[in-house]
Amino acid sequence: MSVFAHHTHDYASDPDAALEAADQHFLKAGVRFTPLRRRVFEIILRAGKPIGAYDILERLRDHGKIAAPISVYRVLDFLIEQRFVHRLATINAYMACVTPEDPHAAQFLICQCCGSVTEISDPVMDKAIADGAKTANFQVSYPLVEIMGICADCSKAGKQAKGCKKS
Amino acid sequence: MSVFAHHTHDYASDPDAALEAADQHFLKAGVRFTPLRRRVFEIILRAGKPIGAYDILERLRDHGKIAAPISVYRVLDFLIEQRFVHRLATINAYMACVTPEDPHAAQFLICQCCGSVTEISDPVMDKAIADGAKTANFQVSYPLVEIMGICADCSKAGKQAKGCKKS
DNA sequence: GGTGTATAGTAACACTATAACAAAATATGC
DNA sequence: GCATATTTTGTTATAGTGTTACTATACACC
Ligand SMILES: [Zn+2]
Ligand SMILES: [Zn+2]
Ligand SMILES: [Zn+2]
Ligand SMILES: [Zn+2]
Repeated sequence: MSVFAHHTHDYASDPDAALEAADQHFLKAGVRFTPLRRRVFEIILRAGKPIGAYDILERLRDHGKIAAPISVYRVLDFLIEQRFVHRLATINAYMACVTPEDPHAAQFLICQCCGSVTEISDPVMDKAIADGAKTANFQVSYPLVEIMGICADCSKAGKQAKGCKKS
Repeated sequence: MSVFAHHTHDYASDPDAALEAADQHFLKAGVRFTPLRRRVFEIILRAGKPIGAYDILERLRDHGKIAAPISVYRVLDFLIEQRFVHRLATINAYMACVTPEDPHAAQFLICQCCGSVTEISDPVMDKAIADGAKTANFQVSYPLVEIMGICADCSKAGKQAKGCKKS
């Protein structure tokens, strides 16, 4: 058995369900899930992979909305704070959390070949970080783990030998 | 006893020694440690904390050198490849490695209060990441661990309550 | 309805990083 | 030494990422 948490509801793979779940969540929580916030979250969900802030901006504009970068960043801040979106510092991109309702530290496996990113939640890593920080008397607020490499698919296909075009 | 590797030669705290060690290393390795590369490395060492690419640029110019951003980034690429410098993706900054001669995966404790960064090398974290990746059939090329939080000094001083000005 | 707060719009700007090509410095083979 | 290939650096322009400051609007609360 894997050490990874497995999720029965992988919202990221079903944008409509994820959106509805978000609607319910914010309604219950008494937090305003405004049209702009909902639209940005939908764009991130439908992207299917990490998406950059300016790509989000572009897609907002495709839908007739006139928007500036700041609008996107403000919404991103909101969604990250609400734990519905993760930021990937390594590639300056944003992706939907697979289990937003469940507070968690996450780790990301970022494929340098196909650009896919897998979110995992490994308690062993969590504990290693917590212990390491404690030894240094360091008070953790956010542990960022982004593991660059080649995903199983690309490794199997031998794509990385052919030049690894990001798609 | 700590799980962390302890370094008898903490080069980062003695820029002159670190520079001389680098001279020796590159001479032995037959790699060109040009004046520009040496100067940039010295700037990073003397900064004492992580420094941005454009701050490096500015300090180069202070010393009469006319330089463009690309020059700095090229040297940074070189120094990172040679493992003498680490890049901190979270804060877009660069810092000298404390043990460049010893190939290692590193983790960074980044204080959001004072901006200090501590490089640690925790084999438990290394193993956790290696195991986690293996479970996912993910071939790791570079594991990035940047832990944001409050350092021991700031925590003790209670600075984080007062607003955490980065110095 | 009036008032305060949260959200979004508008415009300008700051910061981070790279591309393309030319020049100079260095290494290599003769 | 000298010609040649390679590496490093310079020059100029541009792409990509993120923020500041201020205004306007929408919403919550009384
Ligand atoms: Zn998540
Ligand atoms: Zn892949
Ligand atoms: Zn190091
Ligand atoms: Zn601190």
